[in-house]
Amino acid sequence: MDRTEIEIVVIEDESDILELVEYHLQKAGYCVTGFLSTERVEQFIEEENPSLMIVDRNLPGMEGSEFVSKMRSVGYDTPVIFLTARDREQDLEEGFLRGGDDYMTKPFSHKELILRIEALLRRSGVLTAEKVRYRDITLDLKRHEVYVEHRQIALTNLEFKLFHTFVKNAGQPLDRDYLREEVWGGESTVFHDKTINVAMNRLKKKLDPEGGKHYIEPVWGIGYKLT
Amino acid sequence: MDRTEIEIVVIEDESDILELVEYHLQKAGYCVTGFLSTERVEQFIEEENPSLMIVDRNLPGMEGSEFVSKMRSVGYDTPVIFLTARDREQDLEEGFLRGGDDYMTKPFSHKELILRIEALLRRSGVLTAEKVRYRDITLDLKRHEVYVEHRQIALTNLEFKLFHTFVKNAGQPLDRDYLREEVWGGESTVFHDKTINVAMNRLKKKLDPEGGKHYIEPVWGIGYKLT
DNA sequence: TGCTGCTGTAATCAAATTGTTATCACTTTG
DNA sequence: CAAAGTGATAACAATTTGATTACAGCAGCA
Repeated sequence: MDRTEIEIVVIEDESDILELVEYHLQKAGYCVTGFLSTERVEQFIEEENPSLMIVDRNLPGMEGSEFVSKMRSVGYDTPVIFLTARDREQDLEEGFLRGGDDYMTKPFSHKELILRIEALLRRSGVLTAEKVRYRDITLDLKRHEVYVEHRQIALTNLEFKLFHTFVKNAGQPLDRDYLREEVWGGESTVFHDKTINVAMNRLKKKLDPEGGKHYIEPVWGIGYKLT
Repeated sequence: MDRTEIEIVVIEDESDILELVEYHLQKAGYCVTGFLSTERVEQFIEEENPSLMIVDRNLPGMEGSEFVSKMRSVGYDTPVIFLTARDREQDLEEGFLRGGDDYMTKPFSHKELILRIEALLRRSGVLTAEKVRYRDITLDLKRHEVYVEHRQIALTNLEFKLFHTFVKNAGQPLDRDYLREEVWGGESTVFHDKTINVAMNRLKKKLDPEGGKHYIEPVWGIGYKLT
């Protein structure tokens, strides 16, 4: 993954610390935007949709965690790492309860900050794993290969995309409109009612020729779901 | 949110620490399974699909991070929090690079552990499930599943929508016109007087086959209500 | 060009859901 | 208590939806 496309916001009122953090993140390859207060940040988030935010707890005007809480309440789910000089358990609890994902106490190691950033980006889906496993099925996204019980099986491109969407939304019923949009793409002119049924049928038979595994089940009147 | 359905695995070779962690997590409401080594864990993961794992770095047989790395390489994406007695930056780096999501150094505050667990569960989408409950019934709106006394029961699409409207308006008598509009939709040409009665009958029987619960009661001359 | 494999379409079959009808039971009311 | 109105229940039929199969068009390729 090219990190220069990943936008990180840093909010920190001590300008020397801000510069230092910016420097280290830029050196790690990220695209960084720093703020000295929470002013204008909301506007920036709306426009740029950053992948992660690093927020000092002790900010002029508005407490960092208060800002995050407000942000969460209007629907932004951007991952947040809090920075703080304080180390009281009380503060830590407040930070997490208000929607923080991680918490670091100053002075901190920049290496550790980078590591925690990467872990959080991975978890929030910005950096993607190259293999995904579901029950006894393994999807190798890089190589475009599928293994059932460690035996490779051949899926067509369409079937692979289809199954991948199911794995990404395991347990959730996916309706036909969603699948059409997600797998076939919005433009796809050709389309008949039962096309998806047929595609699903083919996929299910390839994954489980004997028919005892029931990886994918129909949800009557909706679509299908990965059990 | 009901945490009793959330399965957490703890791998820790010092049995007193393991017990302590198990105790605190159980007290917080989670369903916990402890292991003294990584043996058998892989099998457990495949079968139970836990929501999170807490892994000691220093385990007999196999290093904790090595185990996680192996797990990741075959496609398991379960969130992991590492525990360690060591505090060398080297170890921390290794833990994150091998796929850990968070890292805590012993001795640690149990409160902080719980907070970090919750943050990670939130971020990995476990706590965001949209659930509605009423008495001992749980509606999982995302998964389109219904549980009565923690046992899943099968409702049809119509029954699900029907029951959902009742839960949304718990205690309030809903008349037949409202239900027709809300559940069947305004256009529905086909309609007979007693259709709703029959649908309600079928719903009630599925929710409460024995007939002792009286979730839904008729309101004479009006419609029905959730008691 | 002819072969091969992928994918959409159509037709048929099977199954689940839902509406209708008839009958019975219960509540309300005079 | 009787009568009317309303809800419950069971059986049946219609409708909707999913599975399966066969076929045809098409792209890629030797």
